Amino acid sequence: MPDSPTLRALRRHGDDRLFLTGRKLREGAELMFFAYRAFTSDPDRILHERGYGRAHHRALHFIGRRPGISVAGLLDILGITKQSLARVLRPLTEDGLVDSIPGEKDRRQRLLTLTEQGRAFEGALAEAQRERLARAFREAGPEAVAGFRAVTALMIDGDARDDILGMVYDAPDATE
Amino acid sequence: MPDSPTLRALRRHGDDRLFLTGRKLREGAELMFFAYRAFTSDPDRILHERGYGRAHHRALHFIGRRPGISVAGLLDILGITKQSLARVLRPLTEDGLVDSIPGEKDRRQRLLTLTEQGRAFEGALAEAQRERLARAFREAGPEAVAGFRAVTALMIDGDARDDILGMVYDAPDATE
DNA sequence: GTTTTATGTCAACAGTCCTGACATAAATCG
DNA sequence: CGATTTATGTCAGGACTGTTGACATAAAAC
Repeated sequence: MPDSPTLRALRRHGDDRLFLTGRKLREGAELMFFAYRAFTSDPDRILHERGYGRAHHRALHFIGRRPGISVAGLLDILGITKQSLARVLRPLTEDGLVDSIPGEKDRRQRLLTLTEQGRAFEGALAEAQRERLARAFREAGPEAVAGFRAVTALMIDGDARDDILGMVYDAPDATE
Repeated sequence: MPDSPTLRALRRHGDDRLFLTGRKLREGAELMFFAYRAFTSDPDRILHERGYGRAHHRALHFIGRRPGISVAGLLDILGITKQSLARVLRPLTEDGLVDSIPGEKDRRQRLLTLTEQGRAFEGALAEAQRERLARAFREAGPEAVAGFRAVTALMIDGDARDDILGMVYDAPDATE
């Protein structure tokens, strides 16, 4: 009997046909919950010491990643209201971590950047988070990391996916 | 020149040696952020309609998963204070979604279960979340799912990992 | 019989998000 | 130029989730 594509696929994947069972999906959901909680725990500690919360981290992260981003641009990424962002941005600005300058073309815009101090703090937060991620990536290996990236990317809504992935992958990275 | 294991690995993995660069780690962190936001968005909508929040979902989920769990056991899993849990559990009990009976051995304990109505509601929430997860799993394929599971599991603290993974993988599953 | 344990509850506060309403300055349109 | 739209700010109020601290009760354990 010839080797059918189905047979070959089965041999290759083992019992992988079961990867869509209710059980696996429930396990996947629980892994998301526990992994995300662990993922945020390290920076959360540092933030709390300085009187900030997770929202401040997100703002610092995306401003650091896209220096000169407008308030509207940041709102778009974060998916929150301007009132919520304002409450986060005000202390960060007052504490000298974030700087805003009027746009050249459009002087209504406030283009946001991190100050030297802001870069240092954001770096410390990123470092804490990266250690955990690096450990997980290293121990899981490159193929697992590729799988992780594929699955997480596909979890994002189809509509927004291209925009988000474009931002995740295409922006400049000063560290390299 | 013979095909060295390294060469074969490189051909297979492409530039996978770079999977631990700062850039990849930052991308991984952003994927976690966006994926988790998407991951919670579907049940969040349903919960909001009924006047509940994400915390109610988590309680319903883990009670449904471990029927007869004690309050202390649930607190352990959720990692919150009893006051926080009480605020979530009270409306769920009043609304007839959660039932609690005194433990047989230890009558101080309140062993929590879902009522018929609670199971129905939890099922609806799970269904909404599972659809997204199933789509991502299906489109990414079994190998990617294995990688996703490995990476997320390894993100959990070493101390708590065994306990958590034991719970994620070993508990009974009524749906199968 | 005293102490510990499992749980409940009241109070106060912090952080993050929301909606609604109104204000200002700059760009843009007609 | 005047009217409108856009980018942003801000005040007010409310909801959800988490915290700490303090105190209460009933049952188990020593």
